[in-house]
Amino acid sequence: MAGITNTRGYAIGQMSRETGVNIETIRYYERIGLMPEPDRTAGGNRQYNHDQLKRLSFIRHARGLGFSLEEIRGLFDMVDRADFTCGEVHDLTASHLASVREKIAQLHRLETALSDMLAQCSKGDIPECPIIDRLYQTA
Amino acid sequence: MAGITNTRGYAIGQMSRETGVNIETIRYYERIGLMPEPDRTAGGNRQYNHDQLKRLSFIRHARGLGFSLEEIRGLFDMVDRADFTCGEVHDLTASHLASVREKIAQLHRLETALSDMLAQCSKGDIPECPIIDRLYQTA
DNA sequence: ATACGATCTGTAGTAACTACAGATAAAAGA
DNA sequence: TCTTTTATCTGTAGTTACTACAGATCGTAT
Repeated sequence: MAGITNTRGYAIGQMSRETGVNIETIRYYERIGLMPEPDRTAGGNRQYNHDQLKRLSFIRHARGLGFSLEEIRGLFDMVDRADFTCGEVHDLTASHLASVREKIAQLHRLETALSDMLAQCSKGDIPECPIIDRLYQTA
Repeated sequence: MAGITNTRGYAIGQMSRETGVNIETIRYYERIGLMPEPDRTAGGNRQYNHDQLKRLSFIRHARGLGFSLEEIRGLFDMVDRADFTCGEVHDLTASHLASVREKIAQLHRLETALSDMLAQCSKGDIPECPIIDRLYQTA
């Protein structure tokens, strides 16, 4: 379970460079309890180990896939308790996928509405515009 | 330009019902200067006129199309100064449409990645999961 | 007159960060 | 060793677009 700990560990800047996660964001994750409190140097600087690097990568990938921090917390809870099943993870992922699809559908409707509006627009040099008129419609 | 002002005007609750905008949100729009300060009754309650109702509808529709409050502010600035051209409005709308399309493209990539992951998942009853493994990948 | 709902102000919370300021720590160069 | 530069530190406040109170007052129906 334990990774091989680097003799020196990683400073926060290294963590940032390795994962692409902003330094301020790493500290933020710690503040909200998504990342553990790392060791400190004598002077008080953070020193991370390899496990913590992996954990941060995990967060980064999951965020990249649009998982919310709460969803990620849920994933970690399962993994940390080590009593998760693949089925549980599947379900969480599937419901996330469903919400992504819903968002796509909504944006498609938006896209249609906007391009319809653009099509009606003369692009002219006059202070009269079907787009503005449409937005002002009370109905 | 001026709408026909109702003798009594609209209370904030009526504005909310007519436009579907939450009461707290209407006050918020006023606070940030997107809605003007309305008249008040002797007791201090807000009294809106028809122009203000139309303005709120405008905001509501534009929000529904995904325009940000700053974009809406820009639209109002143009209209309020009455020196906008249809071309300007067209451009703002077109750039908004472009960002909507970008968001759609990004979500499509997300969708693909998520459904690929799901396809690899056994859905099994075991604490071992390709989804988790994938997320932990450092590379 | 009284009850009740509507509205009032002001503040704080939400998600997920980002951006400082002002003070130390650590590493590199002379 | 001393100095300079770079990296981190803490803590707070800002971002977007709202939403959710608390505790007080207004308006209206009976």
